[in-house]
Amino acid sequence: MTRRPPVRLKDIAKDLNLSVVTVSRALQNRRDISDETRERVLARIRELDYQPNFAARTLATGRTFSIGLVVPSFLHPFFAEVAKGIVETIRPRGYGLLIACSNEDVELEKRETEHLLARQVDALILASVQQSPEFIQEIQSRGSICVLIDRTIPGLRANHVGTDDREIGRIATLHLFDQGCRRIAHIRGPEVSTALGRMAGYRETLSGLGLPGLHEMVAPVVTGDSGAEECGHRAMLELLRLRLRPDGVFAFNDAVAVGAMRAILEAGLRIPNDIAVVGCGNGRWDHILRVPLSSIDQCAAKIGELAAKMAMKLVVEEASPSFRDSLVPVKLVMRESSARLGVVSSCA
Amino acid sequence: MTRRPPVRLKDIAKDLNLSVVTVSRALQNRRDISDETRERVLARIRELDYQPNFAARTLATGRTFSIGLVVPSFLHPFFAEVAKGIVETIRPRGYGLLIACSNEDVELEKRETEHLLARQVDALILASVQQSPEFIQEIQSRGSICVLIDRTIPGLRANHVGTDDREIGRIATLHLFDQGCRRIAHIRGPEVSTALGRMAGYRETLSGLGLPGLHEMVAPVVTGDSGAEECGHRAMLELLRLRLRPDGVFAFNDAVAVGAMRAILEAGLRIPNDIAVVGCGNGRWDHILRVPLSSIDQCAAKIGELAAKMAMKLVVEEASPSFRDSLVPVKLVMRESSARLGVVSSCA
DNA sequence: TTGAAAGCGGTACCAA
DNA sequence: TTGGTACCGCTTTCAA
Repeated sequence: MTRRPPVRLKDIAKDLNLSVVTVSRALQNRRDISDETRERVLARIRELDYQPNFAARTLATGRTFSIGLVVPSFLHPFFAEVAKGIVETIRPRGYGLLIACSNEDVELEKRETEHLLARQVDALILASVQQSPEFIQEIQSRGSICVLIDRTIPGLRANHVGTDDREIGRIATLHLFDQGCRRIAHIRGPEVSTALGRMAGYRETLSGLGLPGLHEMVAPVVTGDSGAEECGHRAMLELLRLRLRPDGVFAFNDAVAVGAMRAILEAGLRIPNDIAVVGCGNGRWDHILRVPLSSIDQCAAKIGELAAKMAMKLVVEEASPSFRDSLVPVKLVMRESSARLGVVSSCA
Repeated sequence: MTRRPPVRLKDIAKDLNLSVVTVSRALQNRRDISDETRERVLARIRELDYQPNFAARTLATGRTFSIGLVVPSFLHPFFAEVAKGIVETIRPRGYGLLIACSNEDVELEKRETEHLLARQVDALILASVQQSPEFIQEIQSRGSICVLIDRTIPGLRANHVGTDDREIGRIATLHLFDQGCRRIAHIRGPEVSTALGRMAGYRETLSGLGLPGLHEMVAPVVTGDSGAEECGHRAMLELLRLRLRPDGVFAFNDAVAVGAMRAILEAGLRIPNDIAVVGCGNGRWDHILRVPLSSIDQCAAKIGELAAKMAMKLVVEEASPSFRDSLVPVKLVMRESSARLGVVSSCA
């Protein structure tokens, strides 16, 4: 337990009869130093396994080489995958990731974000649940770098990386149509950009196909980690009560789809023959569900990767003239829950 | 975008005609300062929404008020839940969480751990995949505080928080027995403490019941995020080839159990009537699988909570005389996959 | 009860 | 190409 004190620049300098400044230069690979000196320094640094002191560096430069991430939930696989994408992108470049959870709570999100900012993260990646733009605008106006992922916020101009939600709605709806469904329902999510986008894509496609605009079921806003499935179940029960029940359902996300499938099976109906189901998210368990669930893959890791790259670029670029937005393409993963024609094209 | 510089102690001091020292004292709630002064300072601090500079504080005190977590995978729900437990425990006390991922790779784990240490985290929480004790010992000998979770490492004395794996094996096996199974098989996991413990509990219980020691299937060491299910599938196929096939299977974890169930169903057998199945982990999807899976809940969030508390206590206590070990109790969540008697006692 | 001064371990500016 | 020096913002020690 001899807590031997860590090596400092000063030690190396003394060691090599150089000044601290010179050693620092060698470390930063700057060119205003002779090759010979640089080599000597680097060699010694490797020998001693020197680790720079992040706190000191931060104090001097204002940079922490860390990025902060705030998500509504850790348990949701989407955000876990996003985190993975971020970490794998930033770690090779020496950045670290500080994480925080808002539990879908607007005020908690603010507090957690402020905390990360107090820790001087170089950039923030937020899967924000704010309803109004003020908070993020406040952060932006302070000059903090911030990239929104997943949802956008009405009335807010901001850097953003997300999925093309309209496209999700389109793909899902069109797929159900292709599988022979003609009464396609949608179980929508809460009043947030992603859910609204998916619904827009659904409506757009329906009217494009000249299909009847089916009564849309509104699943109450989902908070926390559970509840979504229950909402899906309730919504589906309502759909089943329609005079002419749907023969296809596009659900806001997988959890909702799972609840809907349960309702369908409980009603003694068959999936996909009586009612086909498509979800969104392509969770890791979708393929071993009671009925393997067709789903739109949001490529969450890719979102994390792009958000991280955008964040790091913004850090380096100092002032950015305008906001950036980047949409990650999605893909349908077809499984049994929508295979009415007996053909499963893809089986991830 | 006027990046107005953050408020510093100095500003508050000047403001109030005090010295920086006094302001600092007020902030730390020390008693060598008059109540009046303290109040004045605190009031101003609230007004200006002062945020202490973590880097400066770290440089001065050596503490970062952050904890580092290294896990083999973010996508595994177990670790996501552990992370949640940690964050919820440390955040109210002002700590932050830095996360890193080893991808089940021994060398990567070392690098990531060193990186967190270079960032001077006050403590490490490691779900380590090290096979030998050297690396962790090295860290300990440097005086770094570290708490292992989940697996232990043979030959290593260390602080640890985990589940009672023997108990898991016992509960699962006994449960299958209670459900009328008499030829109970086990699909074991890789050569790590958790898997070995579960197998030990299984064997112990079998012999206690005077049941035949059934051939144990060895699922190859699982690496990465996928593969476990495939292993479970293969192992089950072998079990099905036995002259007398099992009527109950306890699988190392849920993913393995899912693969096993697939093999059983593909063979045209019924679950649980022909073969009952119990997994471990109680994943969030277990209840909506093709056959809802009985599983031993490891209470991952609790593990995170206890590990975090242990870590923070060790930080405060400075030198700790001995290592601590804490086992979180587990519980069986019974579902259809093992309900041979038609009674489902619990239905989470 | 208060404050001056000396760090903590780097980086940046300017002079040599 | 090098090094001296002055910070960065906070805490700690010691003296007033």
